[in-house]
This record gives sequence, structure tokens and C-alpha cells, in this order.
Amino acid sequence: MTQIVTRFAPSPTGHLHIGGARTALFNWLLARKLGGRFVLRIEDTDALRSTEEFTQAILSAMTWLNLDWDGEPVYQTRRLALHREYIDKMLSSGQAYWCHCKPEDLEERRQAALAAGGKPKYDGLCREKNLGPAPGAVVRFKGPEAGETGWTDLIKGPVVFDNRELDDLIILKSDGMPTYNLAVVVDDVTMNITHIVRGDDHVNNTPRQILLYKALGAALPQFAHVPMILGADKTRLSKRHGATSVMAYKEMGYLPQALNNYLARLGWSHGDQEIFSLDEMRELFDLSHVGRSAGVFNPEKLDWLNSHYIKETPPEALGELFWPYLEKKGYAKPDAETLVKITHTVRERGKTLVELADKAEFYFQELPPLDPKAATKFLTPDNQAMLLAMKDVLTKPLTAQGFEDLLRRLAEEKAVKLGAVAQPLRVALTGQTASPGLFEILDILGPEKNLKRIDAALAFRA
RNA sequence: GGUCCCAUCGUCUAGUGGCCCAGGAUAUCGCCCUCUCACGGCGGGGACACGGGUUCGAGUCCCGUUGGGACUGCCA
Repeated sequence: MTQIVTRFAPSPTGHLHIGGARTALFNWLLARKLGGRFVLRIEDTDALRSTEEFTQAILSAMTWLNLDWDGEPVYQTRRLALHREYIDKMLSSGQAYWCHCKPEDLEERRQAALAAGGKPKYDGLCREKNLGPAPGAVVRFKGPEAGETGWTDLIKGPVVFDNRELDDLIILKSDGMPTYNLAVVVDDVTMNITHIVRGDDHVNNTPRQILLYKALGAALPQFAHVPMILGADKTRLSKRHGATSVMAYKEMGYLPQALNNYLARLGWSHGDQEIFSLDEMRELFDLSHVGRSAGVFNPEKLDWLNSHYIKETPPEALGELFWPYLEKKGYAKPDAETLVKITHTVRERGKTLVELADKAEFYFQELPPLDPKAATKFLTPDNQAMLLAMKDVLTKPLTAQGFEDLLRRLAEEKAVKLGAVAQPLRVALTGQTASPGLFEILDILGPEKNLKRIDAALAFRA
């Protein structure tokens, strides 16, 4: 069996977005599963909008997702000579022709055709004129005027287009750059791509590209069109649906495993299984189990997966992962042992690294601000008197277990529920009514901070 | 408008003619656990878009309707 070659071909006109990441993932999975090659091609022929900065951003997003590619990324603009070569070939064999129509005239004729109930396709004005190059001229592909073009899509099954629906597409722009359809085909042919896995939005391009393959006398690759990812309103996912760039999810505190897992399950399935490591996906992935209908991006399920992977990460590693978010706020890093202890207390309380950092912030504040509602409710004169009475024992060094025993005994002595002594103390130590376990907090904070925070709580006046 | 694609719980999906009066996950609700909040455990409600065929039998095959999406650029 010959080695398969897949590719991911983003255009560097923006950051790597969710949809692109899934396309990249599927290509990567397919190649890695079948022991093939996965190559990256930067489609930068749009000179106006492509930037090196976006290229680097896409590369680092891929790296963050652990999607490694084979060889160096291929830049499409460095292959212009090759593209021109193929265009010249088609020109001399009569499969392409120069067109002198002006964009404004074209637009006008399109509108007129539309108004007359016709198709807004190129009317073929220059098709038989045998024109040569000229300033502002473009080269068009001379497409067939009858017949059908189709293929068996690995996801969608048989798809057929009537050639009359396809117009003579431009393959060389007036600025000397090849167009997308031409460059894609020439590159896929010369890079020996065997499987083209891409977004559903390209199905309409596929018959045009197949025609180009045929004109070039090249063998057709396999096509697999993955359904689109939609926003909650079922329209194509875009900025107005919130964050769409992969790196934005990184900044929001999502783990790459969670994003990969989520993206894989959006469209692909393996029975009832929900959790997949990248290795597992690679083993199990199968184009025949990719669905045909578009999927809605659901941030809540991503959250669930993220908390799953957070809980799965060993505390030592997890601490290092969320610490940067606290460092950004200027806090001093605790020793490793303390950070692990802190991590244990917050790891099941947040869905993102950012939430973990937020929940842990009170440990680091000089004096956590007292939430007015919490303080008013729990730091009543009675409770303050109780805290004052217990202050001596509370500010001694003890283990978490020691503090638990102590507080349970105190509650018993006063004949109240544990909550009655815990809540005022919690507000004193954290400023909030909701927090990690109190006994662990007492241990982590230590006598000095415990004392300071209790004193501050005793000074509170409603 | 035209072409193409799609259609199972709110959402992601299992389902490849009988195993389905439809299973899992998430979300939601209730109960339990409990020092708070979470986590966790248990349970509830919730879907085959509609109409025709084909067949002994249809979520599964065919046709139509409706609905949604993509494309319709000298963007990719």
C-alpha cells in the first residue's frame, strides 16, 4: 500500500480558528493513523491580507495542539514559478486563454444576467478571441460546456455537478498571482497529496479543481469534505459567536487535550466513547464515522472536557499550568509543596485554568477583600465574639486534620453545627462564603496569616 | 434566484431494515453526600421535521414537502 499524504493548508490572513483546527486535526489523525505524511502549506497568495505574523501564530497554535507536521511548511508564494509553468502549459495547449474583460464590466454583466433571470457566471466573451497578454489581463481556464463532473466523497458519498454550472474560472490574476483554485491543484499534484480533507465550504470548488486535475493530466486524490462548525444560531461560526481563535482558548485556560477531544467528537464518533487521548484518537479515527451534518459549537461541553482533563492532570503539573495566571497579577510564587497543596484544594472547583487561578487568588492576597454581603451576614457581633474567643487556638500551627478535629470539638462544645463556626471563619479567611475546604485553608495560610485575617474580620463593622 | 450539501433529545451523537415504544454524553431539574462552593453518586423530563411509497417489518431504503447551511470574487 502506498503511503498516504494529507495536508493542512491555511491562509495566513488570520489566526488559526476552531474550524481550521478541526480540519488540521482530522488530516493529522488520518495521516498518523495510516502511517502517512502530514504536511503544512501556507496559502499566502493573497498578498494584501497575508502576513508573516499570522503564519507564525498558526504554527504556534498547531504546536500547542500537539499536531506536528512533516518537513518544513511550504509557502505557496515561493512556488509561483511552478504555478506559472502550469498556466503556460495550459495556455499553449489551448486549455486556458487570456481574458481582457474589466472587473467593472464583468460585474455589470453579472448583474444584468441575474436581473434577466440568468446565472451570474462568466459569459465567455474572450473565450474564442485568442488574445495575448496585456496590462490588466487575466488567464481563464477553458472549461467544458457539457457533461458532468463528480467524485465519490469519502464523507458525503457520490456528488455530481453539471459542467454548465461551472464557469471559466480565472487561474492567473492581473497582478501575476495564481488564484486559489489553480495554486491548490498545482501544489496538491506536485506535493503528491493523496487525501484532501477540508471544510464543507469547498465542495463547490471541487468540481472546478477536478477539471483542472484532468486538464493537467494528473491523477485525482481522494476528497473528504468535513461538515461546517456552526454557532449557537446555526450559522457559520464567526467572531460574533465569541472566541473563535485557538490561542484565545489557550488564554482562557483551556487545555489542548480538551480542545482536541472536543473538536474530534464534533463530527466524529466512536460508539458511545466521549474521552479520547490524542493517541487513542489516532488509533481509532476513521473517516467513515465522520458525520455528514453540520455541528453546533457547544462551549459547555468543552468546559466539561476541560474540567475532566484538569482533574486528570497531576497536581504538580497543574500548579505550574495555572500559576502563570496569578503571576500575571504580580503575586509571589510559593514553594513547590505549598503550590501543590493549593492545587489540591482548587482542582475540582474550576472548569478552566483561569477559574482555578481565580479560586486560588485569596491565598495570595495580603488581605482578601471582604465581600460586603458575606461580611454583613456572617461577621455579626455574636460571631465576632466567637471568633475572638477561638482566636488563640485557631492561630496555632496544625495540620488540616488537626484543624478539623479542633473545629469539630469547638462546635460540639458550643452545641452548634459545624457550619455555624465554619462560615464566619471562612468569610474571615477568604472574604467569601464559598471557598475550598476550611481546614486545608487554615493549614496552607499558616498561623501568621490566619491571625492577621481574623483580626481584620474582628475589626469589621456592618 | 441558481447549484450543491444536510435533517435523531436544547447541544454533540449511537444507530448501516427486525437487538430501538430509540442508547450515551453534555446541559437542565430533583435527591443523596457535605464546613460553603464544587466534585462525586443516584434519579427525572427531553428527539427519529412532515407526507407519501418500498417491505412481512423503516430512525435506517426511495420520492416529495418543509426547514437549515455552503457556494455563487482577479478571498482562500
